[in-house]
Amino acid sequence: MAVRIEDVASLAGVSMKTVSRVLNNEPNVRAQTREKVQAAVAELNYKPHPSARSLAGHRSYLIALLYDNPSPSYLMEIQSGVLDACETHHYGMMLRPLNYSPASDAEFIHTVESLVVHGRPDGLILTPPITDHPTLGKRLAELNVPYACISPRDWSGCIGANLDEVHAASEMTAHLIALGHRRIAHITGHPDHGASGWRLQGYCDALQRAGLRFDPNLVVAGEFSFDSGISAARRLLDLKQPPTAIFSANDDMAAGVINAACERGMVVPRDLSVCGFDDTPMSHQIFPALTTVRQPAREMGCIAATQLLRALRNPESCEMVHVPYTLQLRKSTGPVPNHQKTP
Amino acid sequence: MAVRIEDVASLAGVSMKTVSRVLNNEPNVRAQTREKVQAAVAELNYKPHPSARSLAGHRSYLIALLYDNPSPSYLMEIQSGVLDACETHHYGMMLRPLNYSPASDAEFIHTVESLVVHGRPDGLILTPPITDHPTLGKRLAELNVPYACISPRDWSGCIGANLDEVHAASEMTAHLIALGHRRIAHITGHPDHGASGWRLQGYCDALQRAGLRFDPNLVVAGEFSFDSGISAARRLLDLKQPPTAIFSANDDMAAGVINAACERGMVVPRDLSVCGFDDTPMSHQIFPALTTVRQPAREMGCIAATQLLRALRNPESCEMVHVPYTLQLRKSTGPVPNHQKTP
DNA sequence: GCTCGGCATGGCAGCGCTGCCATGGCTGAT
DNA sequence: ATCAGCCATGGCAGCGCTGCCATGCCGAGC
Repeated sequence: MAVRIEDVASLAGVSMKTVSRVLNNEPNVRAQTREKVQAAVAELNYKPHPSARSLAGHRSYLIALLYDNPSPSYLMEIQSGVLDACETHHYGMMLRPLNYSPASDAEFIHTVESLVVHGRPDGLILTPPITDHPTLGKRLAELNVPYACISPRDWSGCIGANLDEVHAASEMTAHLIALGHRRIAHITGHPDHGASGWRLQGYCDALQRAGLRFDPNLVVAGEFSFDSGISAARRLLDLKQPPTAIFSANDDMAAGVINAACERGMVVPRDLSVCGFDDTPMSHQIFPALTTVRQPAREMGCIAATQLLRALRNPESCEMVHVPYTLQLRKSTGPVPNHQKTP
Repeated sequence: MAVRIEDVASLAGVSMKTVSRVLNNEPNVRAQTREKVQAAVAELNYKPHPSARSLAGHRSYLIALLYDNPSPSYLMEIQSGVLDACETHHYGMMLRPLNYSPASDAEFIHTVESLVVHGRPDGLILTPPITDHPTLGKRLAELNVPYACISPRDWSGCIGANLDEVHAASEMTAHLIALGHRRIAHITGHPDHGASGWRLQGYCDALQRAGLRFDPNLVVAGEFSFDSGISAARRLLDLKQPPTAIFSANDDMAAGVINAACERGMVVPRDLSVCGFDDTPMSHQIFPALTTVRQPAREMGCIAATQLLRALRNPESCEMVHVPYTLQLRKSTGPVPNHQKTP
């Protein structure tokens, strides 16, 4: 049952050490020898014993995914992507749910430190909002623990994957403007998330580009949750001059907006256009199907993990990779109501 | 940085071996010695090196979670529960996404076998629909690989966690009957899932108990997806005598039903009552909020993992644990429409 | 008193692999 | 011709633990 490196070595007619070199892509092996070894590995269907490798090699061949569950579907996508990358690089993934709070700073840092000491991952993948912790990055650099970030607020000197959320949000807002909307509201996300700022920024950019006045009454604070979307929408719809379109910083809040509109007997998009951000599975299961921005989360997970894994060998060659977003135009946005049209 | 068992031993004034015994809860250590060792462990904040343990102990201290993503939110819950149990037992969890298909039997079994050989998990946790594979259980027993199941179709001789879905479905149907509905439809789930059969069974039971005739036209096959819910609903609403309530075997399909109803200008629950099963996060984000059955998935994951971990030490003491469900009565079900009432 | 069995503890090899160093052959500069 | 320096490969200790066996002690039974 258990094939060992010794068996491969004797089949290939070389030493264990040479097999080890081939397996770890180390240099200084003749091409011909390399092939012989690879053939033997394939023939015996050999896979190195992870624990033995780890014990002798002083690393765990494990990377840890740190998260504070913002949304199960998003996380599942990221996780699948990371898993894909781990698979191809013969690494394992460990999952670390954390309670993120930039407030109880010391405690949070301590939790991460003990995770690093005891779980011994070779590197970390940080997901939002953990990416935006004020001091974690610095501390990890001090501890010499490599890490990659997904959608960090500030990506200078940081590897991983991100997406031009400012442009995406601005394009989404432009879509509403193109439909004739002039009173466009925005519900912001949780202030701890970098995404909240970018999406607001994109909204402002698009207004400015179209020559529309920014109206502070039309920007309401949410916190990414469904309930916060409902209450924000109620406030907006109660305005003397309510908006004709609401761009919500994520899908959950957009669902809240649609809910609040339905409560009042409004029909979306006839009476109100609504759009979100993230393209969660829920977004096309609600009625009407939600116009939103899709980010390729799985791909981002895979890219971040790949960058991290590469950084473990050669820290120089790594970078922050920008991935493209896609506008998903569905049924929740439409032309501005007739009676509301301004010349 | 790295505390080793040797350090603990010398601090406690005993041999490495004795420390090892204490750490692994082995018998034949004096209570006093045990305490001394535990104190030393605590003082040094010692955690054994997983790879070294694994290499010397001939086991991996890892359990594998096998799944074929039915729904990200369900899976995320299960996963969190398993992680909880692993945490308390000092085990690790590895994730194994699989492509389930009872058709390509040999290939599936082979995939699982190579996973067992190469990943070396000490045990497996099977989630639906993998739990219902016709031959996997037998094969695992032959290979002597312990496993626990979550909601298996057939739980004889199997450990893990499940829920009385037949009763839950019957109670849900009874709720509709109590609201005055007489023409109640059911959309079934994917035939590969045990859940589909149970939920249909519960539906039938409730009808019978209420003395209502079972009408085969009111049972339509779905496959748990949103789209299959839409098309099933369309077929039902096209009937000469359409149902006044639709019980869908899961939430995604129920969302499809609501969508199809909205398309036709129907108002839920005024014109049609709809209910689902699973209590996904989406279920209270759609309008109207969905009446559904909540299963404590996280708890089930935790219980299944705990049973498995216990089975690793003592296979005798383990069982299939039944967990309670809860009806979530929300806004999508209501009294039967007036003009439809039958005396 | 002596033996015997069981309990508490210790000693040590070795799990399967990699890091480090040694070795020997070959190339190219002198 | 000589030798420094590099490349391809091998040898072996040892990573941190646990399994197995040895040891010594104590109390019960004869």
